[in-house]
Amino acid sequence: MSGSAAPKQNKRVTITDVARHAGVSVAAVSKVLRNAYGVSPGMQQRVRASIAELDYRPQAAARGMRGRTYTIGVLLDNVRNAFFADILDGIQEELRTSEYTVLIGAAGFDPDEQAKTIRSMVDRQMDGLILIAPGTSRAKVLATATATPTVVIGHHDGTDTHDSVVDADDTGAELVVDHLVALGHQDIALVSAPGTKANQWKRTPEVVLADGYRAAMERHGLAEHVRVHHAAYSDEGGFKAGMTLLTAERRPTAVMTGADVAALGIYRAAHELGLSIPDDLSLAGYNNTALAALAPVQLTSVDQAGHTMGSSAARMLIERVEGRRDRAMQTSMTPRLVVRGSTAALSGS
Amino acid sequence: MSGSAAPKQNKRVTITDVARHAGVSVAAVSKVLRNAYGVSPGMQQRVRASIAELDYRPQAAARGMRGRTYTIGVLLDNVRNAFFADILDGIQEELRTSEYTVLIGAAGFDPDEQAKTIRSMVDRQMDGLILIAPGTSRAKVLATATATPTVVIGHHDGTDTHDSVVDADDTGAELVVDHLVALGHQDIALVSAPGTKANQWKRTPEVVLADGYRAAMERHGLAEHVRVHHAAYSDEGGFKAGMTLLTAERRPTAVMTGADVAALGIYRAAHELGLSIPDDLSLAGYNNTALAALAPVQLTSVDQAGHTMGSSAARMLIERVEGRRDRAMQTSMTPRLVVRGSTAALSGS
DNA sequence: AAGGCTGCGTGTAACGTTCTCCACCACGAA
DNA sequence: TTCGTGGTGGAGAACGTTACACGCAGCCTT
Repeated sequence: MSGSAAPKQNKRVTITDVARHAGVSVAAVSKVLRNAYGVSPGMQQRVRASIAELDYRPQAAARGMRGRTYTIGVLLDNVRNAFFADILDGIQEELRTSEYTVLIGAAGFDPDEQAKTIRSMVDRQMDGLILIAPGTSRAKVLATATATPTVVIGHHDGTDTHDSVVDADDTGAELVVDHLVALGHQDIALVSAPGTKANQWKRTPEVVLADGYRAAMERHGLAEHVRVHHAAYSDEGGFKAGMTLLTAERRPTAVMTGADVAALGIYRAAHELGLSIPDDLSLAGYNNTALAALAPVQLTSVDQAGHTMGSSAARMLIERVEGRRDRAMQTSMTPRLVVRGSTAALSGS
Repeated sequence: MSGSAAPKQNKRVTITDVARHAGVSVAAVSKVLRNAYGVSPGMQQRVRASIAELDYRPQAAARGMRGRTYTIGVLLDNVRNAFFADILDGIQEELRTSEYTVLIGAAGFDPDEQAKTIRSMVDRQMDGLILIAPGTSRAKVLATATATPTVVIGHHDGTDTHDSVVDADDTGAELVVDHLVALGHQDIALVSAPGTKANQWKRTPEVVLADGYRAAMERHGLAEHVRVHHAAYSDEGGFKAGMTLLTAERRPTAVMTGADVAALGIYRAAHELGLSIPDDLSLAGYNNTALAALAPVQLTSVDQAGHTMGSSAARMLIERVEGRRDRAMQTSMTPRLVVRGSTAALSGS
């Protein structure tokens, strides 16, 4: 009556239960679990059978005390950014068939909040971290990266402490400038994110983008037309930038931005000022998010291959976590221009 | 030379180090950490000082073995859904000042994948779970909810096993129908998500929405105009639905959808068919996401107060986690209509 | 003054894994 | 026979934290 093996208590099945059920030692089960060396095929089979029968799943907290937790943390500032969703998809897909679980921390834009989230992930013994354009100070990121394998996406600052995945944002800017120049534009303004404060990152995507823009403009002999306006990457930020630029004495004939969402704010500003796109103003976004492709929008944009960036980051991270690589590496993606209806040839005059 | 207290090893600071530094027992430190009963103010102060000085942070994995892990898991299918972002913001804000960390699992639409993610969260000993419109079978959700405090957002199916937060989707549908009828429309079609398969949820948001739509139509004596078209909540799904509906023999004068993104697909279909919005077709979305407010879009939609839903869910969950409530509860939000340019009075004829 | 509270601090056994040794066995070579 | 030797399985000590149980004051009641 009481000898039944039925685990009807609401306690979880543990490795001990599996060992007892299979008639082997706990150590043996552990070995099978981690497919470690020194396990005979027979043992394998017996243990796996018991695991399946008891529906056993290892408890990550306990594993974390001695070994891995099989958890990868992804830090991002804002779930609303559709480009990040592409990256996430890439990460997930790469890791889907593995035994790792991806958990996302959405920390917001506040550097302190982000730092707190990173700490939380480290405290939870995560095996590796993917930080998407972190706003946390570079020093803090380097500090955590020495203890936990880390991949930084976005920032171009090189280091031998963590891996990096970046987009060639300078090339992206050039693509847009070349496209606009080919359409006859000369007065081309850039709207990009405000220079980040004192967080020590020197080569953020915005900075690299602006550099590429300047270089391209100079190459076309348009150095005196260079105009960089800083604005938050949001509808409101774009709107304000648009109102300023489009009511300026010398109104640009084309505006490129570092993010699609900001371009839509500019779109709104243009609309409000009675300017039509693309007749009175050519407008280009960045990231080629779903926004850009929407029917009523049709925004020319630059595709960053977020999916590929994500899967690369995940692959690189796992290499480090599993110790298959011991040196830092950096991957760079080539952007691609996607022309839609928001850019057009400069009308005479 | 070796007596220095400097923890220069790359080992983490543990509770033992803190205890030694403060000259108290490990148990005392633990009590302070959990602000448990039986600690004098002097002890508090000493321990806190040591914690600060050593920059000690408890290791969640170890905590998880005996007590809480101070982690809340949020399951969602798709980060791209802007409505979910609102919910997330609400959750984060509610928990920001607490000691809990929110980790998100983006599992995709596959029920199996979602189930796997839920299991992962349970394996990681998370203290509580918030499931946003889970596609996993009801039985599985109920099973995990018996062991881990859980809040389900979206599904109206009542239960005493987990808490629920829902929007009064039927009311939302009524708001839209009333609005459209007031504008003179009679032939109003609904585009909503396909009935979920055999996952046992009876009162999903789509079902409740459709019921509300039917009830409102009947109330207005428009029963014979009821038309429910099923389509995936995506641009493509909306587009296909739009092509079907708008080329049908009896073309509706107004279409309402269960998601903004689907409405935009219909927008594209209308555009392609040479129909103008709102002159030839009134169009209403749902969720009042950022998409709806975009300048070129101006979509009439229904606001679900996602932020409030998120914060409510978080508050309810913490009550359960901390044992301050032992009975299930259900919270219902009242939706609000947001009229924009995509709906207009029916032109004569 | 004895007894009983109450408040505070500590010792220590768990918790479920991993991983380093160590023991055992069978087999082949000397 | 004796001695490696390579392949398998197991014992048991961690890992960092919680929480139970206990001990010891000091104080209030009678």
